[in-house]
Amino acid sequence: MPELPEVETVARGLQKSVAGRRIVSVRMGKTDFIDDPVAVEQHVPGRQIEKVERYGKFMLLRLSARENSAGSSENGDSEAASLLVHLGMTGQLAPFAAAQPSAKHTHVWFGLDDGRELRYTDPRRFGRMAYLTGALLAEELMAFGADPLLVSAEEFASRIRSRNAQIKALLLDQSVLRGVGNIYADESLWRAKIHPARRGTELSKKQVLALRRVLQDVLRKAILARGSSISDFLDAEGQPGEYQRHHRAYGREGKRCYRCRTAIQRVIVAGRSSYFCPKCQPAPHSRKQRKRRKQVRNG
DNA sequence: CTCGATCCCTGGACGC
DNA sequence: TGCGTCCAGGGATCGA
Repeated sequence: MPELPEVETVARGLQKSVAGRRIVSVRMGKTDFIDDPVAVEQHVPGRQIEKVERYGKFMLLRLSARENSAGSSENGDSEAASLLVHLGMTGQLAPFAAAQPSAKHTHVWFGLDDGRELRYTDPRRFGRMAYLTGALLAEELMAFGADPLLVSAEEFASRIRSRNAQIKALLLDQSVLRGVGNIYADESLWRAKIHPARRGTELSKKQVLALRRVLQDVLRKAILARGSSISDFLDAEGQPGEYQRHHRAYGREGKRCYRCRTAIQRVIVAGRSSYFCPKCQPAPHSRKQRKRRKQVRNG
């Protein structure tokens, strides 16, 4: 499940292995995950991959302007462009020797000027690929929230505490924070001792700042471990990550909490499996309970 | 604004 | 061994 650390790992790998190469050809199989496959076929060949970076859970392949292209001033080919790639659940983007047989479910082959092929493989096709330039690209990127590794304490607190939604939903919402998915949401909530169903508005400033701190710590450590591999994830060198060994909550239903030995529970919050420790991460009070407490307080 | 439901898709787990 | 069934999940979309 590629989230921020996994995508960062792939982007860094591709930056090393394919940045500077020119794409000379494009071949496609199934294209239902590509915004405009014809645009990719028509405008990508001839461009150099200048840089590979991460934006939330997207990879951004920054492409040079096209050289010596007839009519390039009219069709935008004299401008820089970007290929936006989302790995979805099972996407992989990695270079191979052209002679090597393609893995099953390979859907896009970018021929490179050194003879290799950059291949996109995705069994479930939950990923996304889009060719974008200028204003369209800017508009696309604008819709996303703050990068969790760069966001200031003030901005993080305001983005979370101004919303009444469940904290798990807020962490997963890419327009609030870009890059956090189910694994790192649960891992950071466990570390911050916050129940996934708590509301953004009910969290104290202190709790929210602690959440930001542990979220950043988890993400940084996961990047150092080259991400988490649960079932599918492989980086651009075909290697699995190691961070799954450090998970404290995610996937640990029925196993003991590392802090208090209580059995980790799984519940559905915001439509997603959510793993948490019922003792360390106390559930929010129901409406009924709040009312009862109020009555007791008022005698 | 917030939530749940539904759909997309395939492989893997499980039951018989 | 080979079915059928269910589930996983990021994100878009729609309706309540």
